[in-house]
Amino acid sequence: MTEKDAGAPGLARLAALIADETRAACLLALLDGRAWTAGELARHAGVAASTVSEHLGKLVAGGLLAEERQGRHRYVRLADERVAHLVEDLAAQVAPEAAARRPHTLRASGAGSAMARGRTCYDHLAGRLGIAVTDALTGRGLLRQDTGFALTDAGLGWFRAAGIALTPTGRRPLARACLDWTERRPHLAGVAGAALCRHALDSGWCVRIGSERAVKVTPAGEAALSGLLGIDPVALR
DNA sequence: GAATACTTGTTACTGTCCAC
DNA sequence: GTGGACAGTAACAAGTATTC
Repeated sequence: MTEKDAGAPGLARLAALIADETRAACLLALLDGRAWTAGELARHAGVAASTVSEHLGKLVAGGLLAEERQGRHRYVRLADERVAHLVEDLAAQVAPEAAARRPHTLRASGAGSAMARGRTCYDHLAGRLGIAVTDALTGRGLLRQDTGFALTDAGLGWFRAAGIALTPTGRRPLARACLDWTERRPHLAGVAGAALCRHALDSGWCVRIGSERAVKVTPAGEAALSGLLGIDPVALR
């Protein structure tokens, strides 16, 4: 085995962990950044709780998930942001094939369009909403995309002025690009992306649609995003 | 507060499917 | 034929809610 191939066993183990429909369904569900119980994931994936429990054990052992026991409940979440980006990027690679498969029901079709309109990707905004915010920040010189995503001084000032605290956590970058699987373009992630998403939800700019990752921009959100970033409200509908 | 029923999650076991 | 992976059922444990 060459030095270049030294990581092959680890890559094979990682690929094997993800290469299962039930485990993939769990990982995609956990992309919303929240902690789920095994029972919730079982219902979501359409399999028995025992089956999900076994799969979760493997994902936790493989380092993809972190678990926290609270009483009789066992909550699992994605281990960190890198896992979220790995899953989101893989989903982006198969999006054309997924898009080719027409939804079977009106409800599924509606849910899909809602996800494309706006959703959370782990802990930041994605979909057309995420792209619109990213484009607006870039257009106003608040975000640079030429050598990877980076907030400009004006961008840092904009976050301060908007009352959005950028609290560094560990080695997580302040701003980074995350490939959007519906728009096929990068949107803002990292500390800034997470802070903006948290602020949008806390301030009522966006509300979650049901228990899914899809979010909807409220009239207050349209006014705020239009006033702060000049985003056309029509583009968010 | 104690007893009971219900809910949720885990483990052991088993069957099926598939690749080798 | 054999072994591995996946999924289902049954039994059990533990926590919560309800009733008295």
